[in-house]
This record gives sequence, C-alpha cells and structure tokens, in this order.
Amino acid sequence: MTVVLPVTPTHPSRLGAALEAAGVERGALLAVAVGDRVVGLASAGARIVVQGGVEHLSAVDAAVHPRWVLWDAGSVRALVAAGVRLATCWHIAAAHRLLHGGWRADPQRAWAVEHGLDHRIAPSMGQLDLLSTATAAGAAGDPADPVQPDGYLRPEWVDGRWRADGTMAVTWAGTALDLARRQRAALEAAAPSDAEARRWSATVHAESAAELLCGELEADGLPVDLAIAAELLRDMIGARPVDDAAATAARAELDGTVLRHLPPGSGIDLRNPADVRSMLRRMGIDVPDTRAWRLETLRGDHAIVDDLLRWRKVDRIASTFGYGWLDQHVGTDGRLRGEWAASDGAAGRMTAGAGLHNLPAELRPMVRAEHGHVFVRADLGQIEPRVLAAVSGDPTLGAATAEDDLYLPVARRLGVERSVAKVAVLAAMYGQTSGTAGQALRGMQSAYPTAMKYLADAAAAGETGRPLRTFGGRRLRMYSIDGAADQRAAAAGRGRYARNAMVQGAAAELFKMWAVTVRARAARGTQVVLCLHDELLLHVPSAAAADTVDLVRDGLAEAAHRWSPGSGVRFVADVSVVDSWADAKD
DNA sequence: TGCGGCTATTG
DNA sequence: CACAATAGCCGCAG
Repeated sequence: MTVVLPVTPTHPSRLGAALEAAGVERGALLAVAVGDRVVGLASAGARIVVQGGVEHLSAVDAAVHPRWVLWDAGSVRALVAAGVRLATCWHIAAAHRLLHGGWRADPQRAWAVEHGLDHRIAPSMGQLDLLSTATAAGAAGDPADPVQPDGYLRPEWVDGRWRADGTMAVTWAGTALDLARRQRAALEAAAPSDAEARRWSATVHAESAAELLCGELEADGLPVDLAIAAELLRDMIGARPVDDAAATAARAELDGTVLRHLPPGSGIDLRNPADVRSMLRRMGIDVPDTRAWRLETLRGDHAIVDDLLRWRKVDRIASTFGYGWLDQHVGTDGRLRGEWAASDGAAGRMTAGAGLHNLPAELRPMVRAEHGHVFVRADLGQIEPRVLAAVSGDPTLGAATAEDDLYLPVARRLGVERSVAKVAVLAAMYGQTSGTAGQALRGMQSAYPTAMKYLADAAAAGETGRPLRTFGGRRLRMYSIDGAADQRAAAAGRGRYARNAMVQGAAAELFKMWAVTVRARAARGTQVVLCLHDELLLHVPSAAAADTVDLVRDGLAEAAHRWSPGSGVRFVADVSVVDSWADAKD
C-alpha cells in the first residue's frame, strides 16, 4: 500500500516522523531522487514529496539510518555538493557492475539488463528526433509512467524530466527502488549458497559506500602545501616561466643539455622515440627501444645516456606534474582534487585522476596536513598473497599469514631464499612463465596445491572465455579475442588477466570494505583524503590521532571478518602518524 | 580530431 | 617489463 505524504520539512524531525510512520526503519531501502528544490522519496510503504532542498537528509539519515537507493555517481555528486553525507546506500550502478561486469552502468542499461531486455537497442534521447515506427510504438502509453509499454525506461525520464516536479520525483525514486529490489533478488538467485549470498551482499553494500566515499574524496581533495609545492618544482624544473616566450626558451635550454653532444642543427626531437633511437645509434649505442631501464645499464658507454635520462626525468615532471598541473588541480584552498571512480578497470579497483594515484615520490613532500591536523597513514602488508590464501582456502598458505612477513614461512617451506619465494608467489599470481621463477614455481605447486589450483582454474576459464566471479561476487567478463591475429597468444593473455583479476579484484573488495568501515567509524573532523589500492590516508585533528590509529586497526579486523568470516587469514597494516605523506613510516 | 605506440609514474 | 592503472607527446589516418 502506497501512502503519499506531502511534507514541507520546516524541521527535519517532521520528515523523520513521517518516515517512521510509514514503517521505514534502520537498513530499509529508501530511494531518493534529488530534483531542483524538490526531493522524491520512495520506500516499500511510502511515497514522500519533500518540498525544498536536500539539506535535511543528513539529519534524517542519522535518525532513521535507511539504506538510501541512488542511481549512479551523478546522484552522489548532487548530494555531496549540497553538503549531504549519507552513511550507507544501495548504489544501482555499483550493484550492476558487480552483478553483470563491465563498466557502463547508466540507469537505462541497468534497468534493461535486470528486466531481461537488450540494452543495445534501448531508446535514448538522441533517437527521439528521428523516431522510427518501432520505437514510437514502444514509447506509447502514459508519458507519466517512466516505463514504456515495451519495458524500457522513457529516455526523457532518464534525462531528468522529473526534476522540477515533486510527483514525478517520487515516481522516479519509486523506479529506482523497484530496480534495487530486483538487483537484490538477482544477486540472491545468482549466489550458489547462503554464505555466498551474504558475502556478495556485503560486497555490494561496501561498493555502494565506496561510491559515497569517492564523491567525498572528489569534494574534499588532498591537502597540499602550495609553498612547498612551488619550492619542489623550482628545484626540479626551474622557476615558473613568466610568459610563453620564457617557457619556450627554458625548454630549448633543457633540450640543449642533451643536444650539446650532437652537431648543431641535427634536427633531433627528444620527444620522438624514433629520433632518440637514431641519435643513440649515431653514438654507437644500438637499442631496440629507449626505455629508461634499458638505458640504465648503458650509462657508462656515452655521456649522452646520463644526460638523456636526466632530461627525461625533468621533462616528465615539467609536462605532467609542473606548474600547469598545479594550477589546474589544486584549488586556492590548497586541496588537490581529481575525479574518483569506485570500481574501475579489469578487477574493480578504485581509480583517480589528476595524478592522485601516480604522484612521483619526489613530489609527495608537498602533501601536508593542515594546521592543527596530522595524517594517519595506513597500508596493508602483502595484501595479494594474503587474499589468495583467503579466497582459495589453502590451509598451508593460510597458516603462513600468521606471520608478519608471509614470505618467510613460504621460503622455509620451499627451501629457498626469501627473495626467491616472493618472486615465485608473485609469478604464480601474475601468470609469469619465463624467467627465474620456474624452479620455485614447481615448489609452489606441491607446497600450496589448493591456492595453485584456484589460480589455474581461473586461468583456464580465462583462456576459454568463460566468465568468472571474484570472492565478493564481482562478475569478470572475458573480452572477445575473435579478431586477434594470434589466437593462442591472445588466449594466454586472457588467462593471465583472469588469474590476476581474481586476486587483485578480491583485494580491491577487501580494501574498500576496510576504507568504508573506517569512514563509517571516523570521528567528526576526520576525512579520508586518499585511497591507493592498499593504502589509506586520513586527515585528522591532531588530538584525534591516537584514537584514529586504533580505529584504522580495528576497522581492518572488522572488515576482514565481514569479508571472509572464519577463513583464519590474518591481515596486517602498517599505521603511522605523519605531517607529510612523504614522511617515513613509524 | 581520434587513436595506437612509446614513455613515465604509481600500487 | 609478469598484473593493474593515469597521463603526456608524437605520428598518422581520416
């Protein structure tokens, strides 16, 4: 039974009371559609129009603690931009990516796939001006219904037709609610056991919260000391050029440090690898490519190699992380902001733009806590082999995780040096077959048969194009190799991809569960400012540092337990309190 | 203007 | 240069 309650929330408690009266309780799905000065809410028992903005939703969240249903990253951005920070959600796009794989997860696609419709022929706004008879027939019916007679969403609703109208906003929220429930049912149907259904559900919840976290990471940014940044850049690439002419001159001067070894007017472009290669050949250095690691060993052959490598380093900083980068991505508030994606790429890792994930180590001293604050920095130790132990259920590898350094017991068991053991474990997870890992890899086979079988099964699925699911339930679709010139090489590549994605993907799921657990428990004034695959950086008031260190450790234990209850696998984290990201760990 | 190749950086 | 990613510049095709 649907109840419609027009509410003008002059006080947030009125809205909370309305929700309570409608039977919305902790953890219940509550869809929200944020329009223009109007918000639509939809729960199992109520449809509520909120006249006005979203500013009261934080208070409602704290009081009722529902699981908010959101469509996508755009919904998250709209809420965060309005200052709303929700505790949890059901993120339809995140759930879609986990359930079905792939990256695209817009409302129309998520809706179509969950209704057994072909998303490739779904109607879109672009088609409306060239309506074919078929789509016109499909689009008939009541335009006030977001769902067409043919089952697809109406493109104009997807496009935001509902934003200005309260009744339409609640209808759109109701559509999201229907889809979320359908996704939840599909997840339970796809899970082979109750344990997996619980685990996959926990993963969707964590992935959803990670979407909220990404919205906050985008809004909050990473604290940067602009004075230190300028100083670092001045030392590395020189002072900021005053105009374009000065910039050109500085570039020519830098090029000269390498070109001085050549006769004038040689026409070599240092930014063109083919030119660099022929330049080196002229000096008697013949290389198949000019990558730094290859030139490294040839430093003594000719002075130009040394100068070239130095030029590369400076040019790289100047072009990618120079003054232009600083101007573009660091705000006047000293925060470095980039775009964040909660689940990107092959295995569902978090990704970030603006150099946040590949900032050169030499520039990290610019990342500094603000006055009265410190960073709590935490990174997981040896996460991938520990994750392999958990997901494969290998008892011997699991026992090895009891040690702080997992590679020591592995080395003892294989009867090899620690360094060899480490290479062997990594080679097994990455699918390396060549190189020095061969002998130790055979040792791995007899010492850890369960883990090795898990990896071999993943590789076999990849090679034959069978899709997989990670430990947390994320579907890994195998890309087509039909067009590949060398079918066997392509199949082997997909085998390595699958083998690695099962481990890296599961590690990403555990990491996100940790990150969102920390986010949920963090005190007011504490911000998660960076997530880097196995590392968390928190910006905290100095007085809260000690408590936050405990929180990060407890959060890892809590997340690991929720992620793999009873696996017995131990996860470890290095945690330190620092003023700068570059500071040594304690 | 878009795309593949090369290069560098990170986990 | 095993696995994953972002990003810049160059040459080339359209």
